[in-house]
Amino acid sequence: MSSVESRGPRGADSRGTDSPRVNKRKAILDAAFTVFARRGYAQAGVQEIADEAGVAKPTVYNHLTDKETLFRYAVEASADVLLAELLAAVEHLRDRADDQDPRAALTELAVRLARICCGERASALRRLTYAEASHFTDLADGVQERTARRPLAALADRLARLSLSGQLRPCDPEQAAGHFLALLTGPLELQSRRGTRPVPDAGLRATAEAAVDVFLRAYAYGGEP
Amino acid sequence: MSSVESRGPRGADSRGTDSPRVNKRKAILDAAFTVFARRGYAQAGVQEIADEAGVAKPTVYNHLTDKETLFRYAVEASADVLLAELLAAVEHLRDRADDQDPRAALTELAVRLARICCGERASALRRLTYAEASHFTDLADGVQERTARRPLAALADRLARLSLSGQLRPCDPEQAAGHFLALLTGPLELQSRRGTRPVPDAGLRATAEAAVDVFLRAYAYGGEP
Amino acid sequence: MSSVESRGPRGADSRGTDSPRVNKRKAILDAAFTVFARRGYAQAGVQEIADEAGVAKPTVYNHLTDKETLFRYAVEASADVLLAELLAAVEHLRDRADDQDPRAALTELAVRLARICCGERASALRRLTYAEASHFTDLADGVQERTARRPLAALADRLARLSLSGQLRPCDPEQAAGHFLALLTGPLELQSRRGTRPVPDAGLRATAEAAVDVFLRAYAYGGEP
Amino acid sequence: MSSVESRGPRGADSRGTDSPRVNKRKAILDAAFTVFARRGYAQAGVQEIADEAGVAKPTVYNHLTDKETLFRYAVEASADVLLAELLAAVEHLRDRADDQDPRAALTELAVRLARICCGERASALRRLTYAEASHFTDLADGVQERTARRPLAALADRLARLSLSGQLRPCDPEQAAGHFLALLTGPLELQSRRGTRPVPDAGLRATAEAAVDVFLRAYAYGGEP
DNA sequence: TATGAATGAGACTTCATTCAT
DNA sequence: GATGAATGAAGTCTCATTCAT
Repeated sequence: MSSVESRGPRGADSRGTDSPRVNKRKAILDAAFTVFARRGYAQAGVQEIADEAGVAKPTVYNHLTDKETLFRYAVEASADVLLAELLAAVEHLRDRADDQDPRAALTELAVRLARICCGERASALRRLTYAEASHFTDLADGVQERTARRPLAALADRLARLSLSGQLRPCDPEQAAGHFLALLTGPLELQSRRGTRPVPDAGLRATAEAAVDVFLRAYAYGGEP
Repeated sequence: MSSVESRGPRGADSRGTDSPRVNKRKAILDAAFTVFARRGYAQAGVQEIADEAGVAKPTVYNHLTDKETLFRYAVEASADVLLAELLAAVEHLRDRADDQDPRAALTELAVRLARICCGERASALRRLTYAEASHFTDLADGVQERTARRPLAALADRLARLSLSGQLRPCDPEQAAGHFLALLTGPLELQSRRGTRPVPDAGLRATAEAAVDVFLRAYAYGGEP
Repeated sequence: MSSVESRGPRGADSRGTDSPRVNKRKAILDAAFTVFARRGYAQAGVQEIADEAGVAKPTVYNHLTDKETLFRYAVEASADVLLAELLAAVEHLRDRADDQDPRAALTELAVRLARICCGERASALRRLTYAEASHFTDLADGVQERTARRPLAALADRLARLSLSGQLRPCDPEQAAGHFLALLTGPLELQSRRGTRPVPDAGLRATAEAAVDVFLRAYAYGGEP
Repeated sequence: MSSVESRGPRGADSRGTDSPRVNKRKAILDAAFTVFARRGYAQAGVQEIADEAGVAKPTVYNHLTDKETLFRYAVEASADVLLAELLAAVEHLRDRADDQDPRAALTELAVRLARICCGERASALRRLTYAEASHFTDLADGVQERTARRPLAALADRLARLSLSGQLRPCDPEQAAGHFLALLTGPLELQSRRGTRPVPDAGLRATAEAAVDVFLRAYAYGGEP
């Protein structure tokens, strides 16, 4: 879970961008996300976070003023990572823009997305932001922006190209993207019981294929077989 | 806000069995759901619940042992109500089983469902169960059962009939129902910002129509226009 | 130090004015004053106060919202007691209004006042209000009102009578009272090292007599011997 | 507010040769006094003192071991300054030793003293030492020595001269000095509300004149008009 | 039965103080 | 010598829960 390579205090780091200060901050944010994910916002104790990060409690407060601040930054950092993963997955579509039949490419995309959405991070993020949606409205909005709206927009771009190139029928690309993602993630939430259970790779693939199948029936030209 | 049909104090209900004891219990559960929905599980105080219910704190403990128990019963009661509403909406389909074209009926269903899903109760329930999914696994499962799986199964029944009667192509009705619901609720979550913002009736209807349109393109016979 | 007769919980009290609730509150306020006097405002811990009062920490918070509130009420209660003592001492002068020579009466008064001013309560109150004069301005003002201004006014009344009856020369009675008290308490502060050391009864009496002597030399008619 | 000539620990530097080391120490002590005066001992933070002095926190610890040590030195330095001011005021009397009537000289002295006693430094010092009288007994004693006993002794010297030269009646000069100061400062404490409010110059002068008047009535030969 | 009052445990936060640079 | 960063200890306050009426 904890992802940051916290080299010792004065760490001579490989790529040179991290100061030890920044490293410790990242370690704390990572630990915080882990603990918040485990317990929820209110039940998580700052002590537990400090322990998880391997620092003393006041150190946490030195780097991040508040429990609230801690939460915000931890969640946002995680959302950023997720956003990057999602965008990367969508970008793969670009490389396969000239396949004659988009089914294979879309299926690959769907599987990638499914894996991300069922992952630890995405599940935790979903739980946390649903939970605190009313108290941290802006935060929840920001996360939805990064984990849903922007990936959706990126996908819409790709679909618009497919539409232009005649591989999909003319349509509102935003809406199409929304439907694509809904067809994929909706059933996944059911299978994973809201991220509570792991989804076996087979089920994941089956869901992805079914989603793509319906999507293409609705959005491909003649209404495919 | 107050939801569970709290008939007046000594309420003359259909079958007439309510003792004042039972009434007070309902009042407490209602208050509990309201407060939990407002604050989340951990942030909700038993005192606040007692105040909302108009009783003293120990009275709450007299009726429901624990804060945890209180939560479970409150959530389950609310899930039961939601289940009833959802099933009722699905049942309406039955009455229109012999329309030649299912579009109108499905659209009506979609709109009904959308209204329910965007309502206070459904949003609150979603927030609460996502939040506590890891701590109250069984509870979360039970809620998903009632707010998703069973309505889905009921819808699958209807779709199966439509398929048999030739209004839909042959398909796995469970899967079709899953897709139908996903196409509807996925975009709604985006619009309502996870239930944080109200969705205007127009947007709600547009979303429903788009969902039905895609659904029919994919599941109707020839691939409709 | 602790003065409240905390009869058991349901205590059937002699004079009937105290509810058990009120009793516990008094016990807490007494304990608070004791501890604040011992440690000062900031160094005093609520835990220590609770222990001194023989209750649990939250009970303290149940009765008195804050540490600050606790402080205010404790100090004010103590100031009230002190005010009563001081006024009582001044009232004694009334009974001796027709002595021909006021020296004896004034000396008795001076001794009484000196005893009070050197007592535990007065010293503690002086320390506490000096210390927090800048943070609790209003409180400090209220205390000065009760421990200085009002006793001074009462004394001024008495002196005005003496002046009218020809035992003192015509003068501004407020100013005379101020001088009387200053002549008494100024030297006492020096002797008691700001209330840090006990003042033996002899020194106390000597100081009182010297104060009265100077006072009469300045305020009696012919300038006494 | 600014500085105290506390030459460094061992510093017997004859005149003005402050090393930078000594300068920084002075800056810190000054800042400390300012902050302690503002907040009180316990509420004052070492960080705030460091900020006020324009140095980093560890630097404070480098120069002055402890918060306690810091307090002691800061307070003592300030008391030294005050002592010097008070003694200087008293010394002025010497120059007017041969006035026939001491009233003018004493009044001038009283006004000078009143100004000092109502000043920032004196008020702060009074608050701080009253507050911590029980915890820093020795410190409080030292301060009283410098701000009360020694000025009083110096004044007693002067009064003894006046007595010898027949301008005052025979008396115990220490006691007379005590009464003089009490008549002056007692009423001032009332007017300034324990140093909380500024005293206008007129009130200050009136108080001084009243004090001298009473003093002379009591201590001058025939009992003046 | 319903309640006012009491409590034990634990949460967040701050501060004086010390390393390592 | 001066500083940024880290820490152990402690403090205020809140909360779920239980007596005694």
